[in-house]
Amino acid sequence: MEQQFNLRFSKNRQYIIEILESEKIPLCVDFIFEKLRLKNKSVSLSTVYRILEKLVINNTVVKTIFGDDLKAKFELNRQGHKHYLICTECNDMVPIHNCPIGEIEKSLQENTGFYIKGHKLEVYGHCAKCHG
Amino acid sequence: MEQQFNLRFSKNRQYIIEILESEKIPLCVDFIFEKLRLKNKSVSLSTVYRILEKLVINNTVVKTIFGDDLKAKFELNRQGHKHYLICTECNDMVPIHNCPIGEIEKSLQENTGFYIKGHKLEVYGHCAKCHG
DNA sequence: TTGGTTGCAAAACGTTTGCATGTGC
DNA sequence: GCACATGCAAACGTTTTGCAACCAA
Repeated sequence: MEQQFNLRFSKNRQYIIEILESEKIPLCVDFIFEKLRLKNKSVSLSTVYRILEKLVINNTVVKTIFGDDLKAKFELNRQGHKHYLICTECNDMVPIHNCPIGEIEKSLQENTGFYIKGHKLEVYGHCAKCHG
Repeated sequence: MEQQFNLRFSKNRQYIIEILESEKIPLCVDFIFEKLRLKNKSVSLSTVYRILEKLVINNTVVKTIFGDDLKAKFELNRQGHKHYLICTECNDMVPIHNCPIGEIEKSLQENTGFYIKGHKLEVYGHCAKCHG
């Protein structure tokens, strides 16, 4: 499950992991690219994509598409923090800590014959600020 | 909530709705485009996009992006059928009829101050066929 | 030296848009 | 006739890829 190919040390990969660590929510490639530039650690866009791709295969990073956006977001594969409450006005994302799906998976598995490996849950609404 | 703009009769729109009706799962634009072609009802790709866009605004059709795919899928806005069990091997999609999120939304609303409007749930696994 | 890593430019991909033409009402 | 519907080609934004140079081990 770890390291499906050989990785060499790379400063750029370290920088990107640091950015993903410092932010608590999923980030899009643009944001990471810009953040690197602002830190004077510019990395080419294709390299950002390539690094993220490997980290995803590696299981270090999780790639998700939220809503019907057409761009991917990336976050560290931490424990918990897998679901988000998303404000459709300001796009603020708040982690949902309790995951209520585990029990449901069990009954689904029995009813459908599927061997269930995971799930994705997003909840949408207006945050307190935007809900005037 | 209905008909946010004037729609005129259009054969192409009818054909697309028929295809969405006959299939029980979300379809991508390619599939719809190809299906039309095979029925000798060819419609240009941009027209397919434009028709679907209007049907989405109209609330006749729901647009979703599943997993970390980079293309949208469309399905009729039927009652229920909002969640899917997806086989990560063969991409088979099975509707989940019970929606267990309603109750959770209530407590989330209280805890977060969010005014909750909806949610998205997908469950991933291997279907019986693919789970050898 | 070997093979992963990078930058650049170009291509690929899904989607959107401008414009001229066609068509329902 | 007006406004929506359509086809075509071009543009767009995101992501991927080919290639040559670079660098960790």
